[in-house]
Amino acid sequence: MSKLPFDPIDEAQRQWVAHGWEDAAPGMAAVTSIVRAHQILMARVEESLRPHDLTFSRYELLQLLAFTRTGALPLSRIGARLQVHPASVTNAVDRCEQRGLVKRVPHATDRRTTLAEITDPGRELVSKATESLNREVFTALGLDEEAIGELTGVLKHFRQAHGDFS
Amino acid sequence: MSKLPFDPIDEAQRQWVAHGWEDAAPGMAAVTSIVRAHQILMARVEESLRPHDLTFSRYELLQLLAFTRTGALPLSRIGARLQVHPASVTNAVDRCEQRGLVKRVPHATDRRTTLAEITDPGRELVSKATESLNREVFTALGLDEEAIGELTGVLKHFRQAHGDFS
DNA sequence: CTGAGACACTTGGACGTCCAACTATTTGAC
DNA sequence: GTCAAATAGTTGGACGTCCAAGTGTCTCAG
Repeated sequence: MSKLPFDPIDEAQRQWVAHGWEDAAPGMAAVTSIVRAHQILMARVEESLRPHDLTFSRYELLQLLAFTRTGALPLSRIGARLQVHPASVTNAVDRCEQRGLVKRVPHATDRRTTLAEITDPGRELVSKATESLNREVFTALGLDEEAIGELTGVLKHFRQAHGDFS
Repeated sequence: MSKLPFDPIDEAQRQWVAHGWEDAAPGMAAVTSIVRAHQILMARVEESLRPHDLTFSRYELLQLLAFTRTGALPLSRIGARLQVHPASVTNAVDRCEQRGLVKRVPHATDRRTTLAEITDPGRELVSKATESLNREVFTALGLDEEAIGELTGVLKHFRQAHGDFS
């Protein structure tokens, strides 16, 4: 994790202004900041999940199912909820199913639909994984409560502006 | 782009609290918000770059080189600057080189090192691509100037806390 | 001046993501 | 009722990312 002697985003912003793009510079800086923060976070998350032999996308799948009343959801609804492509859902369910964390179940009335249902081993694993994430990532962001709230709030506006939810 | 009738992050936060993880709930919400914002942004960025037949990582490579005095950098410094694995740099340079946007040049004194140098077609392309991004993404975030500044500021603290720069 | 360790880059493999194309099923307009 | 259109899921291919392993080069301590 090589540390740079300066903030690359400040530097980029200077370049943007120097090229006459001052109107776009703040947006560029914000976008770049999100991309970089995402890189840092995902590295930490994957590191925290590695002992459980889980990736973040599989964790998200299991956690989503664990929070459901019946522990099962149609693949299409999983995709809608996690905002990923149907092919990605197929992939994640495949891999979790191979490890017995999830099983495919046919829909009662619609034969097009397949449900993914979390198993007991799946519940157990996701519970431990959540404990790791809570301890090593979510409560160790290096930001105070106020900054975290500000961040979540601004991003909520952003997500809403881009049709994430209504 | 299916829109959900509720904010999935609010929902997740409720679940976290209901499970007795209230201390981790704000961090979870912030992390999830960044992940979602990143998803949304990358989709828009890739869409904006598609007409130029560029991906974001190749764009980043070209833009970095274009901002250099000599238009060339050792691959290792590119990796340090963009914070990506050496193998990813090799990959991006390969693909840009195939399209004549960049060329590999041996280092003058250190024979271990290879420089990537942007070509004139590379400069031309990255210039047009930047124009697209400025117009379609960076100046169209759906946030006011103040919110953008807040976002960038909080994320700067976050990045610094995680050793992104000093 | 020699050899161990650091450094720079590449390769092959695993994974997640998307898209385009395809099959199967259901819905709805006529 | 029928048939076109919409919906659900899968498959194969492209891309970017990382890791582990391997080659070549340089540095520096002894």
